[in-house]
Amino acid sequence: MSDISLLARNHVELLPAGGLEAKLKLGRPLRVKLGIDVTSPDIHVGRGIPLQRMRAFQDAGHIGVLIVGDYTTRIGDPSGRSAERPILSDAEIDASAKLYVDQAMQILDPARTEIRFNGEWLSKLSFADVVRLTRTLTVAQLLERDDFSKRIAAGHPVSVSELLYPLMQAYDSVAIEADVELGGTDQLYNLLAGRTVMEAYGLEPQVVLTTPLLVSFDGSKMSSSIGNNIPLAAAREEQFGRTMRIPDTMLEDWYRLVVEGPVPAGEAMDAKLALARFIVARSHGAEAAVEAEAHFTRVVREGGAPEDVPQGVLPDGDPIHLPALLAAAFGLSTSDARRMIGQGGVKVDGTAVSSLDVPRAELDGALVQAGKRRFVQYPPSS
RNA sequence: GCAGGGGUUCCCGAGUGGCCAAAGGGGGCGGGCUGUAAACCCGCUGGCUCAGCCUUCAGAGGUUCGAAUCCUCUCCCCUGCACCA
Repeated sequence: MSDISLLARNHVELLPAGGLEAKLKLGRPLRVKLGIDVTSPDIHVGRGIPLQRMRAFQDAGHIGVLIVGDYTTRIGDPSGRSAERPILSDAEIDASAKLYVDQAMQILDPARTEIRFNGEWLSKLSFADVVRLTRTLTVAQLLERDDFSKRIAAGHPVSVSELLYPLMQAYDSVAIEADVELGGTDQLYNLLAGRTVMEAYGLEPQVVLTTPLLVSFDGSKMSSSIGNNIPLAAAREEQFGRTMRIPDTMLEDWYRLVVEGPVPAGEAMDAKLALARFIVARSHGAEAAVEAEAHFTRVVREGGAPEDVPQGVLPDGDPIHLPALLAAAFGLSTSDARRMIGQGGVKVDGTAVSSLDVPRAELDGALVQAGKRRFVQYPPSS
C-alpha cells in the first residue's frame, strides 16, 4: 500500500526500528501528528519540511493531524523573561493560528488534514491530572535534553515551567492517539517523551520521524528569530531574493529537502533560479514565480529600479534636507541616512549625491535610491 | 534563608573614577569585486538639520568638579550551603 522509503524520505531518525512497518500493517489510515507553536504565525521553508512529510503520508491515504499549540502559547513563560515566548492575548493567538493553518495548507492536503487546538484537552486537566502526567517522566530524564543540559552547563536559567513543555506536547499525542509524530531533529527529545508518556497512559507508542533542519544562507539553521528565514507567507519578490542568497554549495541540500529531487544539470545559477521559482510557485502560484524572477533580474542583477516604486511626497522648503527626507521615506534614522549619503549609497536619478541639502528642483520628479533595494519616486510638481 | 558571583550598546564580550557613545568578535548596513550568491577588500554601525549637542552601561537614590566604574536600597540571574512535615 505505502512505500516506506517515500513516506520516510530524508528522515534522520525513524524510531523504533521496524515501527513504521508495523503501523502500516494495521491496514487503517494512520494518524500522523505535527505540533506547531503559534507564538509567531510564521511557517518558513525549513519548517515546511516536516509538513512535506505529512503531505506524503496524506497522499498515501493517511490522516495529518495538525496540533495548534494555542494552550501552550497561552500559558507563556511565567517568568516573563523569555522574549521568545511572549504571552499573547487570546485574539492574537487565534489570529495567529488561522494564519498558520492557511500557510500550512500551501503544502498539505486540506481534505486529509485534521486541525486540533491543544487547549481542547489541556485546559480540562485538573491539578491531579497534571501531577499524574508529571509522574510519567523523571527529572533526570527531562534534564537529559540537550537544550536543557547545555543551558544549565552554561549557567543559564531553566524555569520549571519549561520542563513542563515536553510533557504537554507528549500529552497531545495521548489525546489524539497519534500513530506517528513528525518533527525536526531538534524535536527528537520531545517526540520520544511522547512515546514514554503514551505508554504510561496505556497506548501504543507513536513512531517518531525526524527531518533535518534546513541550513539557511547564513550557515545556521533557518529560524524566524534569527531572520534568515523564507516565510511561506512572504511576498513573492522577498521569497525569491532570499532564496538567491543561499551559497551555491547549499543547492544540493535544498533540492534534496525542499524540492525532493536532484539538482538540475548545468550552471549553479540556473539551478538556484529554478529553486527560487519552485519556492515562490508553491506559495503564490506559477505566474507569481515568473513575476518574482523578472523583479529579481531587473533590481538585483541589472541594478535597476523595480516596476512599481512607491510614490513619495516632497516636504516644503528649498533646499530639501536629504537625511530627513530619507528618514521619512524609508523609516531610517537621520543618522543612518547621513551615513549612507557619506558612503555613496544614496542616488538621485542614478547619480550618487554627497551633499546633505539638495535643491528642490533636483528632487522634483526624481527617483531616489538608498542602498540597493530602497526606492522612492517623487512625482513632478505641476 | 545564608554566603559568594553576576546584570554593559542588536548578540557575545572587554572596560572597575576622567583619554567612554564605551575595546574585540559576531550580526547588520554602505561601497568595491562579481553570474545571483559565497569568498575577498574598504568603510560604517545610539539619537539629533551633526566640526556641536543630547540620551545610554538592570532600576531608584547618593558621593564627586567628573560615575558604566565608588556607596545605599530595589529587582532579576547563577553557584554553593541550608531547609525539605
